[in-house]
Amino acid sequence: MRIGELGAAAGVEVETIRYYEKRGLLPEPGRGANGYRMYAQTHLERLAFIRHCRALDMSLDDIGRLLELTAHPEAECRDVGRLIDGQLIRVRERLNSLHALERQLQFLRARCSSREQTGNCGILHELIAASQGEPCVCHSTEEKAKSRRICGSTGFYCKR
Amino acid sequence: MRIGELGAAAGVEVETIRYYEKRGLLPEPGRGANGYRMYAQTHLERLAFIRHCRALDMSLDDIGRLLELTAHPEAECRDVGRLIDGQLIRVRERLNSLHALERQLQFLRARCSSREQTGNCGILHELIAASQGEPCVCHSTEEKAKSRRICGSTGFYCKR
DNA sequence: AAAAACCCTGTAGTCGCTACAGGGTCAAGG
DNA sequence: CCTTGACCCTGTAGCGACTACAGGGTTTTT
Repeated sequence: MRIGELGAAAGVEVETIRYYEKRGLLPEPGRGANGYRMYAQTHLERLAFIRHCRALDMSLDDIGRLLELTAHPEAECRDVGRLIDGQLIRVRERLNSLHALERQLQFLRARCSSREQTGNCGILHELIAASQGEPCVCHSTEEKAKSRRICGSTGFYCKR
Repeated sequence: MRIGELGAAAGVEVETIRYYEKRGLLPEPGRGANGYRMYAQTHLERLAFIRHCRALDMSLDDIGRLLELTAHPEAECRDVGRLIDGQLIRVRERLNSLHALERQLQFLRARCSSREQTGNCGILHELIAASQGEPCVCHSTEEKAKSRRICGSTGFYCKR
């Protein structure tokens, strides 16, 4: 089948399929006389595998590692387990930080009465006071110290 | 103070500071005769404000909107509240999806006994079976349908 | 004086996609 | 047969929030 059919079968964009091939996750398919990619059922299964792992929020690098392990039956199951464990740890860490963040935002949200102008806005007061070194309601001292090491919005794939 | 001092005072990389300036979040500072940026206390406060909002996982665009509101005391407090509300919604949505993901990974993790080789690995069996169209333990039918619309790892800043 | 640290602008890269640009191929309809 | 629209190709660029150079100038430390 052609790339559009593969994409439709797996619910994946054509560009994403080409991206995975470029990344080495999907093997290069054969080509027709017109240069079009011709995919087999095995490609669909590989793509489904990848998408399944992506649904588990695994990085493409980790998925590549899993695929390597699949290709080597003598490798230990524990290596697979390690990848899943790593992912679980990351998920839990992110859950913790998001729970804290939710609490912080709720505190902050409670400061706004909706009827005032920003000159009297409790939220902005809090944010501005915090930027001037005063304690703020949305961060405890410990959490405030931690927030100095912002990791950005990417969560799982923090570079450091 | 120079950019390195500002960065040290706020716990921010020099490149990030320049990035914020390029993004228009930080006002351009004056320059010395040598072309070096010379920052005032107000810059430090603005930077702290930005970092505080980043700690609340707000996007730079939203932070820019907040700064605009700060600059216009006649604007309504409810506009600020709206930004925080939007952020709260995003945090909660992300929490929900991560909880589901944690459950899925736990199910999957339970399949690995650690002593086997990947040829008999329960995790891989699950992932491979799922890629071949069989039901899997880590996704209920409903969740599996949803996972076809993978949003990627960026969570908050999903384009669609 | 030399070396190290700091600064500058501009560019490129990370992650996982997504969206073109420019051009070729195929199938359906007039 | 011709036209049109859908599909395909490769290559490049962009998103968000940074981070890391490259190449060169300035300041501080040894």
